[in-house]
Amino acid sequence: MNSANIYDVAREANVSIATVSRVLNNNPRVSRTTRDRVLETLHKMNYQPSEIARGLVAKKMQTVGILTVDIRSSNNSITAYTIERNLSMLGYNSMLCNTFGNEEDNIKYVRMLMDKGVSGIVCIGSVFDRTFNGTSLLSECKSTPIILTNYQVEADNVCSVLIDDRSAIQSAIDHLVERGHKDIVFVRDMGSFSSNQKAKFFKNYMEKCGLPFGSESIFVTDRSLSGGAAAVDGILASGVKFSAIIFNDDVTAIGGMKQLKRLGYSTPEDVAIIGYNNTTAAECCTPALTSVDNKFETVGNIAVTLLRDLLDGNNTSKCISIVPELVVREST
Amino acid sequence: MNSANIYDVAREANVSIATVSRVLNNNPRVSRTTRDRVLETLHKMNYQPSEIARGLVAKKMQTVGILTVDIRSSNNSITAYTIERNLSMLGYNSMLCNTFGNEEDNIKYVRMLMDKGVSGIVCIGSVFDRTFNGTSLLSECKSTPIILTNYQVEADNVCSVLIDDRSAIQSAIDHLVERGHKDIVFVRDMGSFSSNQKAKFFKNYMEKCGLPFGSESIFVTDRSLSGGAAAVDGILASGVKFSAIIFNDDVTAIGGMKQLKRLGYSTPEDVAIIGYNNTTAAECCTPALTSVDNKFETVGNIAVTLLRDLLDGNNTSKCISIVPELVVREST
DNA sequence: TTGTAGGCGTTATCAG
DNA sequence: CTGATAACGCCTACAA
Repeated sequence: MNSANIYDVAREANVSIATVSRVLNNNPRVSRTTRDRVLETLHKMNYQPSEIARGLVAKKMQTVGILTVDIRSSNNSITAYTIERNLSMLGYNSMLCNTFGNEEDNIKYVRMLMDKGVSGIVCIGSVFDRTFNGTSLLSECKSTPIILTNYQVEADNVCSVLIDDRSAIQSAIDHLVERGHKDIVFVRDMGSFSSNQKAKFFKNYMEKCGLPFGSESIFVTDRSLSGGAAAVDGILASGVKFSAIIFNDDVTAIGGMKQLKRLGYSTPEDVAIIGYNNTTAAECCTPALTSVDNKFETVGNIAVTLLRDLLDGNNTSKCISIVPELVVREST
Repeated sequence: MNSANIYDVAREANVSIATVSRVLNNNPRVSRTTRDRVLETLHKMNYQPSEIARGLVAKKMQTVGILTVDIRSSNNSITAYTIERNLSMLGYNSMLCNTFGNEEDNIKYVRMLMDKGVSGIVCIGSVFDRTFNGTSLLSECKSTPIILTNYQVEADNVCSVLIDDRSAIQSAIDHLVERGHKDIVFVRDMGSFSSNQKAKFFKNYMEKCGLPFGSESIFVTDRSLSGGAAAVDGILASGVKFSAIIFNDDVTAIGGMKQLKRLGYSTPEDVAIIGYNNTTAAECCTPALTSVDNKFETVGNIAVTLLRDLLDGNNTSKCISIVPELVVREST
């Protein structure tokens, strides 16, 4: 667009590039009249500084990498949206990276980001689940600020914003108990870090409350409508006694609910259902789904706050925890 | 991470930086032995070239801007995902920008992107709907490749990938006619370019088919569950005869369907419903929603193909059209 | 085949 | 207060 550089402006305004640079950077050591003249020239020529050249000097650019497994899942897109909007107001652009969840891509992306001189990196969701050994990422960027959501790592340049899954699971169980349930089953998906966590918390709290818990109280399935249906089939086949199911994901929950209906069970009368993430789908299904709201906007906002502190060199909490909220609808 | 620069490598390998640069850029004018030695040093020192410095020389970086109103809507996140994945394989990083749909932010973002030397810009969805006067964006980037989806502009550096809304509307109407309907109403939202288009195509095709069409055949409402419900209320209040409704959006359609059910109408027996965008919600609601699949993966893939052609200076089609597909489920 | 030197557009350190 | 000038890390004629 703009081919005018600082030399052109300097020539036009009859000053040196140093003076132009000072004006650009609000350096007070410029006389009033000179400043005004330069400012006018700047405006007249529609000058825009090259962020690339600035980056070369600063050894980094006003950009931040956003790493996420898949922006198509609404959890991630909500968080990414919030982060991007906040960062853009601070003058940063966000580089979106869909890592696809494999270590190879993680490394590739982190390398690309570092080469391009990002000022920081935010990881949304469990980007590094199983593969992150705590060094692969950090070795690439010893001193680049990193914000992790849903994960934790010990390092000076790393902060975390965690979602309190324990609290979420507890309020889900509490809510069901209030509704008179005690035979509760948890349906999780394979492999993800947070799914592991939730399963653990589920077991602990069920036992703590003196509710029945056995090896068949937790089922594993895919995150999908068909996964939910399969889970319900599995639960029924197992013969375990149950009157409520907590799913790790809304769509899976809806799949389960639909399958129950197909088999003649009604929700919430015969089986109560709780989903997770409070997505649009939870409001769209019938009956509308009670679901755990993970407050992703809050996660995004806090992530940017932490990142800014790290960038500014401020002292900052290494870890902030967010308490999810159970949104009660018709399925419980 | 890596502080080794091309000078360090040159020193270590006992060559000049020019030679190192040649090796890095696969310039054949380097002897076999020298190349090997440099390569080894490169590897040993774990050297990564600074993309910023490269950018300063090239006057642009290996980045592409992705402009979209809001990445949280699944249309956009699917398209953005596809584009990002494709571009990353070509060595480009994607800068995500949520424009929020207002001209001010559009300009701000385009300026930021240009300042940072993006190689191209992709606009997802109707980013420039009403506000884009055809110059505001282009004036900022006369020679930067731009890909528009769902919009068209005459300029050498601009290509479009359009979704054939006419065809989509026609297949929706055809499908309903096949099912025995003739009193069909269209529910649109305010303001968006594509919503305008669809309304126009709806009118045209209804008239062409000799189906009843009047001023009350098109209703305007918000894109939301409550918007859908309000639309249904409005339609009923208007007294217009109808047995089928086409909505411009899945969630709105579901809101309408739920409202109909509340009022004692059943779908598809009393009123058939068609949604738009074939989102997850369409599969989750009951009855599952017949919906127009806009093939956003295809849109993303083609966008990148066009962009690459533009970047490489190849001749390329100025405009490619995608034909959506009606996915029939239980609501019709 | 290899090296030298200038340039990309800024910022920042010195002198004046 | 202002102006040369040297970085920043890389690419690329032009020389050798």
